[in-house]
Amino acid sequence: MDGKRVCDERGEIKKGPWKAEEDEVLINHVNKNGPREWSSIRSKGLLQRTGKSCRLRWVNKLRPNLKHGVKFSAEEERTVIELQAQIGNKWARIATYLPGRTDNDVKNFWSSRQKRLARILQTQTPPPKSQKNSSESHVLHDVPALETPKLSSSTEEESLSKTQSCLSSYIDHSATIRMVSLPELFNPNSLHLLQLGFTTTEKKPCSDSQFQLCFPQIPQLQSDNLLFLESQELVGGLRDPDFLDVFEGHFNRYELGDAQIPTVLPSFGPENFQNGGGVGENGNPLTPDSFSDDFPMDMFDQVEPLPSPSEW
DNA sequence: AATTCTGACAACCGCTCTGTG
DNA sequence: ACACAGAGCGGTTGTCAGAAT
Repeated sequence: MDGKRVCDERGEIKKGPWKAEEDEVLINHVNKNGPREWSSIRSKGLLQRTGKSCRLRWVNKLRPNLKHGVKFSAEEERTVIELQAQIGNKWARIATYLPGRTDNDVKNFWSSRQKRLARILQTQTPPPKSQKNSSESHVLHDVPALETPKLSSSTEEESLSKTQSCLSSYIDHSATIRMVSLPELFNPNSLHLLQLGFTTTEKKPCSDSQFQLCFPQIPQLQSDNLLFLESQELVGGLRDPDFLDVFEGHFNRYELGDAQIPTVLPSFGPENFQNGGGVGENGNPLTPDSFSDDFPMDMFDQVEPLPSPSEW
């Protein structure tokens, strides 16, 4: 493909995929001038590309030490998930914590992930509300079984399995807590809620100084992070009596019996993985990294509480 | 084998931010 | 204080290869 061509008052602007020759010109420019003066590339007649396009090409593709064709590792995924929960869709910022990754990489990763999750959840279409009595408690074993969800990969299958152990874990810790349902967490139209706290973060993102407080260390899971949930409008959703709809398939599938979903999620820190939360194949307690693939893992990711407004 | 679906990636667009005169 | 240009960012769309049907 030769790329689309668009005219402006100064001549043609080339768009579309870059050719090797163009890359070479761009690299030469950067070698001479550094990664700046992008507009001069065109004004000097070196390339028929906008400065913007040149910069993007350099940043996303030609810059040294980029990880091309390397899938995100579990650790990178975890980092993205946690940072996204902390600071929202600040891809460029998040990318600075992932050597060799660009903001575009992170953004694409997140977007793919969201699409995948949405698709998984869409297979969990809840039964019409009329089929159940919304006033009664959502005791899981009473819920009619749904079709086994169609999974697009064995990885997702594994993830759901991991979710089951995950859920079992905190269910064990919450026997006396009032039952709520969780459909919003799995509603494809409310995917932001999967990110437990994103919305608030986005409404009031950390300032630079706060960011420095939060990072560069990736926050560790903390038991009191659940308070964060309480601060969200999400809580409204959690208290919605229809909350379990989409969960039902999973619970039935994994025979969670009388389990109830707590209003307040218990700690998911390492200690809980040891105490009934599951132990990895090697005998080590399961950590968030053990849940590296796909959505179930971050469903319960703990996020560092944002500073209270008074601390801002 | 053909078609459809999906994920990964590349690139563009519009907007905002920042520096400069 | 203001206008302007360049740089940067985030959202979105298009393309393509591989997997699934």
